[in-house]
Amino acid sequence: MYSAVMSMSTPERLIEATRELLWERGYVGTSPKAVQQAAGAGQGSMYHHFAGKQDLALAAIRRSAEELGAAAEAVLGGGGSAYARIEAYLRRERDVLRGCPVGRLTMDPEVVADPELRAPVEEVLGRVRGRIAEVVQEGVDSGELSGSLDPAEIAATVLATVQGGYVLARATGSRAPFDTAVRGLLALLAA
Amino acid sequence: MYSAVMSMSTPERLIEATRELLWERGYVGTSPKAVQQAAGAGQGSMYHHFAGKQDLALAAIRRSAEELGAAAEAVLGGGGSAYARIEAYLRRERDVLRGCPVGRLTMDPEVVADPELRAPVEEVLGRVRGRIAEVVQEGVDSGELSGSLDPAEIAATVLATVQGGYVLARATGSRAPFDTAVRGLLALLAA
DNA sequence: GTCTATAGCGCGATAGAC
DNA sequence: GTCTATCGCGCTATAGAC
Repeated sequence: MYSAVMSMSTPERLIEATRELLWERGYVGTSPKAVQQAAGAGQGSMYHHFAGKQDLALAAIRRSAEELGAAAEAVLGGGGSAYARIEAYLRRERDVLRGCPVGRLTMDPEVVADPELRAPVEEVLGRVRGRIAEVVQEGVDSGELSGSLDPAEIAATVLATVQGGYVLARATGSRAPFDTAVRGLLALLAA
Repeated sequence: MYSAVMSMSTPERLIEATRELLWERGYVGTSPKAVQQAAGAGQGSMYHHFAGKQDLALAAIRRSAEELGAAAEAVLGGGGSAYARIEAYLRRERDVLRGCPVGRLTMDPEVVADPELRAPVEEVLGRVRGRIAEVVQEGVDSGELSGSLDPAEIAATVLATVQGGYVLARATGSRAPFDTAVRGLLALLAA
């Protein structure tokens, strides 16, 4: 990881450093200076490649959203029954105590207030939600899941459980509540 | 509301202003100066009543946690069946697009890193979770809810759905996904 | 209890040398 | 493409007058 960072171009290192800091501290809590230090880049270098904090954050957010979408698609588009794919999505490896690198940004007033910054967040969460709904629909069609379920509703519940699981985990300093919430949801889906 | 603020003591106005700003902008994004302006108090006045930003935030967070616990207890300890009380909790009036004044703080690195600031957050979310579990247990005991459900798990799922619902709503700028997630969860519980 | 003054530092950004 | 210097401002806090 360190050697990988070393071999990156300056813009790449700036984007990766911004992603880390945005994840950890949010937009309001992330300063250009901190980004430069983490990336090992100078002031002038940063402002040469990016117009400013907002521009750099935009590149970082877009990449994190892309990565999240790909990770979700990898499990939701994988093999197995509908239930198995939803379970795989819920149980996929996550750095639970760090929170969701994308969902976290919704608590940032300056991200939500800026249409450009909010767009990738809204887009990817909407896309994942739609993708989960498709899988639920498949499960309903095949009789694997109850026909009384509304796929769009269940998809929102699944995504909300994950996003809320992060909150509960961070509140306690342990990932346990996340896993507990996931087990509860899976039990409800299996019934 | 305005006249209510006007008639408050200076410490009261400072705490209330801090609660609003913490809710809106988080701990990192809230400055003593902004608090003073919102409270109509001077610099010296604030530092006379409170030791600093952390001390003031502590008072504000404790009050918000207390208020959240009371609001939850009001519906969960009310009348009706177990399902009805959980539904009442899920559907209780919320300023969805503003997010949860308590849950929001878990995304703040300085709150999570400070045991004193995190304690009220952890305590109240744990208490509400326990209270929901009790209600689920009652539902299981009375046969109203499936006996295969683990009350602690379902409680975590219920709370996570609410906390995650805020995230989805803020991502889209609409409360609709929150309500959709809640409907999905209620459908699963009713099945 | 509240005020003003001041501190030392970091913010986000620009300018211009190299 | 990267550097250092500088800007104007806000941060969190302290000091001491009133």
